[in-house]
Amino acid sequence: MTDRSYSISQLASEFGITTRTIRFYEEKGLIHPRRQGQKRVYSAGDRVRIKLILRGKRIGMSLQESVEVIDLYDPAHNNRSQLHSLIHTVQDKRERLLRQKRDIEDMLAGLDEVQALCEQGLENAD
Amino acid sequence: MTDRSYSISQLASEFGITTRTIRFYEEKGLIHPRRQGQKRVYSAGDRVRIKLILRGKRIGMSLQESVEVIDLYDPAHNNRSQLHSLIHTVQDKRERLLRQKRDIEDMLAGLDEVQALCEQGLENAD
DNA sequence: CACATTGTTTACGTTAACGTAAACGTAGGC
DNA sequence: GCCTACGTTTACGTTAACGTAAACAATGTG
Repeated sequence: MTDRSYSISQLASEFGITTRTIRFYEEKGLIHPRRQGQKRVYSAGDRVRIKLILRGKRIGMSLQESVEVIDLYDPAHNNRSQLHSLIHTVQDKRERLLRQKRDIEDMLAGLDEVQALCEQGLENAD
Repeated sequence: MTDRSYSISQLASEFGITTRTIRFYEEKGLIHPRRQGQKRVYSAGDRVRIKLILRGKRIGMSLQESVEVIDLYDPAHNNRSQLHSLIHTVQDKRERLLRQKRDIEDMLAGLDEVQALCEQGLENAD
């Protein structure tokens, strides 16, 4: 079920990006699809990585920063020697995300006001 | 109280950006400080604009998009002829912000898991 | 007065994240 | 056998958002 595989154009159309973008991500070392002949074949894991990269992008992360976050899940990084620095990294990310969340909530509150003024304006126009 | 004025370097250091950045924003028409002689003098309003631009940047907005949002508050845009399109714009912004908020919450949940694993790892090491 | 600080304009340089295009391979269908 | 769809590599182009540097003005301080 989770061992499905995808072509490059399948993923491109699913995520609304171009094949160029996907190859670019590979060129940057963000994903490592296997090959059948010379064609790229993407696993379910590759697909999730792309999905997470795009999620990172939506909230203003650079590609590098996105993979940094994604790789936090990678057990390879979880050797004891680096557990403390890992926790520190997680804390940093968390703080930044929380500020972003506050920023978004502030902006949403602002939009609420604008909308209220708009609707008030429409009532008066009636 | 709100009629204070600021020099370019004051604002730069307050916001942790360079004077070059502030001049660049002016060059792009994002702010319009007045002049005393040839020196730029920033009002409290200018200062808020910069603050809001930076808030937009933090959540991944382009400079243009930030001012677009900021200018929603501008009464000049609130003429009846455009009230409907204004409401539509507000709705678009809101939806995107809500998705960003979900993205952030998802990512925070992920970080929670990672942190839990870390702490578990540390306990076992003790 | 020298000089350090803070400001100015003008202009070329840089990085990230792709876009665009050329030139070609391969597999399936008529 | 040719076309079409889908894939490949290589490489130059583009845009946003500044950085960096040069060359100069204004202003206060020892």
